Amino acid sequence: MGDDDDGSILERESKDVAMDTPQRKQTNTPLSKLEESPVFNYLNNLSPIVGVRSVHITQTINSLNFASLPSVFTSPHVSTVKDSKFLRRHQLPDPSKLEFSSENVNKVGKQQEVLGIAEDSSELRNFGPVSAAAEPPYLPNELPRTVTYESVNRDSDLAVYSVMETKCGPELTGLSSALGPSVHIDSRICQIGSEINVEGVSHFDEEKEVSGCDWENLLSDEGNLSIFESPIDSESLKDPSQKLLEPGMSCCTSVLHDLHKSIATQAVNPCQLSETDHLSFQRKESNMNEIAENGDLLVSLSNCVAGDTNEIVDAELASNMHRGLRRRCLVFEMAGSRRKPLTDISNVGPSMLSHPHYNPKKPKHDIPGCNLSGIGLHLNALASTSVNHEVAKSEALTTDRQPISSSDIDMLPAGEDMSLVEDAGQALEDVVNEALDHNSPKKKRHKLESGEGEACKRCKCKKSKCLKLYCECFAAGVYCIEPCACHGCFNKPIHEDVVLAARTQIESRNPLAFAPKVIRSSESVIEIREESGKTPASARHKRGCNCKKSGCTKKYCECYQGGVGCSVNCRCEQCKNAFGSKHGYTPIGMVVELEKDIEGEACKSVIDRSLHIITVQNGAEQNTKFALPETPLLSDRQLIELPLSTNSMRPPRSTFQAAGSSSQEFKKRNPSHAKFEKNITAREDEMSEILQPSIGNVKSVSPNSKRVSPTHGNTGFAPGLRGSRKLILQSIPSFPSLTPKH
DNA sequence: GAGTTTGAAACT
DNA sequence: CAGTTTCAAACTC
Repeated sequence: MGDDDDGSILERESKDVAMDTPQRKQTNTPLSKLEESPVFNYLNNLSPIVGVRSVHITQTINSLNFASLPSVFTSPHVSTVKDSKFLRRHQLPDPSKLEFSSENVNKVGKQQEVLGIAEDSSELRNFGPVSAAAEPPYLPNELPRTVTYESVNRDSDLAVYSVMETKCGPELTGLSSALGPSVHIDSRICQIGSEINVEGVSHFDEEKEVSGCDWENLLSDEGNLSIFESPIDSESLKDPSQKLLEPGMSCCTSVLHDLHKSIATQAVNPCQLSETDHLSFQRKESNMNEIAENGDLLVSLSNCVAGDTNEIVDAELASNMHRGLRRRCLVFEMAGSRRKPLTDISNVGPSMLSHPHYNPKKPKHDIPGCNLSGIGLHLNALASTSVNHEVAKSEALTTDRQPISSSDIDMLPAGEDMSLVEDAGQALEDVVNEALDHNSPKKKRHKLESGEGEACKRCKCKKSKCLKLYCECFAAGVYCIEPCACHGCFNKPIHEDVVLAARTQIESRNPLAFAPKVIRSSESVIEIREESGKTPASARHKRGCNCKKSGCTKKYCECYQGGVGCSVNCRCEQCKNAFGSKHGYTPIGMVVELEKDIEGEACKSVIDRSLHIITVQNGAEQNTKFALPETPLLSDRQLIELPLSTNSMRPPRSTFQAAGSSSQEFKKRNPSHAKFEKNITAREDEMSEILQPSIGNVKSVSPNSKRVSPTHGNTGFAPGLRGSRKLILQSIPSFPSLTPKH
């Protein structure tokens, strides 16, 4: 704890000093003279710690103070996955795990990942706010996040790292990064780690003026990033042949060599270094053994890490919408929860233009760190420029693609066939990509080729002012951005109040108007497995479609568009939904197809988890880890906030979950309530509606009473699952204190 | 790119 | 709450 305190103090000082760093960078021009002053030189020499603490505070306030969504749109992109990876990553040097992992060298990676789950949860509980807060906010090229995480973790080793880094500079960040997560088979984890690594090294590069590698290219190249800390890459340090590396990765290898050199020359706590180093190499070796033994895994790794271009593009395409959300929701986050400090930033365009690294004529990947996952402060502005393919690639890997598989692998019991998992995860991913017509690679590719290919959704509203659900951007909970072709658009940060009002109005009509339209649940897969023939859909549209002419075979159909089959909730005619007809039992059921291909518990768990973490909102795929089954209502933003909510801070909307299954009785007891409470009960109604597929016998009541589906008996869910669901529901009211009472 | 079709959203 | 209108995306040419 002493170390922690020291580290905290140091870090705090550094934070306080460096709090201005982002702003300084954004407004570099006017401050250029100041930057020349000795003070700024000193500040620049400090490890540039971002004002995470303030973010933390605002997040906390945000979560606690608002019964409803505090900002017009909140960000779905605070990646818990990433955060957890971060956290886990820095847990790696923990000696307690050294023993464990050394027991079985060949399975250390998996075991660690299994450990990581528990670590993640505990860490998220303990440090959720910080971890969430630390994710996106500030300039991408800065190191502070690393410092923050290290100091946040109570791990004494990490505290030491933190202190050391503060003193010695970012090289140690690179060290910690290099030594830690490299053990992970999962390239995505590695990639996340490599962010820090690259950041740190990049910083080092800047400060020491060590050239020899094109860092910007490095940052822009997903594969390089991924490989940077991948076991393969790490191994490449020992094996110059680099058989496993693609040509483009040589740069990273050299970078790693440099890094190791710098590490070697660094005055580092010998015990710690030797210990972690030993472990690191041990793990690398074990990973190499695994890789050598498993060609499939290698292939998967190659695909994930280095980039099967098509796959990456697919992932990118599948995540287009999501990226749009992330990109633009950030602005709302700023406008909302961090309104004050980020006001300039919310006007992202100009601020981004003033970004020292930003050059609109340059490809986006030339902005250092702009493609680093979770660094989205200026992405809104970026979105307004032509989206670089590689950036999309990057984001796809870092945010959408990676979390899925990493979580899959993370949660995989030790000993399961990794290649199988990789394949299953990939298969599912592909299925989802294909299924979500919104994200259809073909389509998006076509769009990309045709020039329309912006990574994000762009509306073309003309009359709605982008303040109605007609507007896809608005409906998706994101601001419109420059590439939108809308006229008279009010869906912009500067009109936040208007947007908020419009949103409030819409939500008053339909409290879950902005909730995911398609709910995917893990039960659906199990359901298919255990009661095949009952119902085909792996997911359901919240309300169902109403197609008359399209036969649910075109994207006019929201079910089809969401990649789900029609259900009894649908009032469509002549349904021929390729994902599952309203009338048919498992006519196609792509999940069923997937099931045919993939056998075994490992795959089952993978599918379950994967479906579990996929939520589709307005066609936007949200990949989230720890998407708790009891909170299917959680929109993307709340899913993001889950780590926060595990503590005492609940996402605002969880207020409406508090009533759980008793909401109907509550409504009966309180028939005439204030509007706000109506709102609540309406949310509960929709909650029930959404939960219906999972609960089975819950009567579906549409919030607007427009669409009421009949009460159906057992919709095919395994009784045991229903039971578990009920248990979860019963646990929901454990947060009644946040429910407004009048 | 313009025009048409479609179904959700909004309105009455 | 059913019917109608409005709207913008999806689609077609």
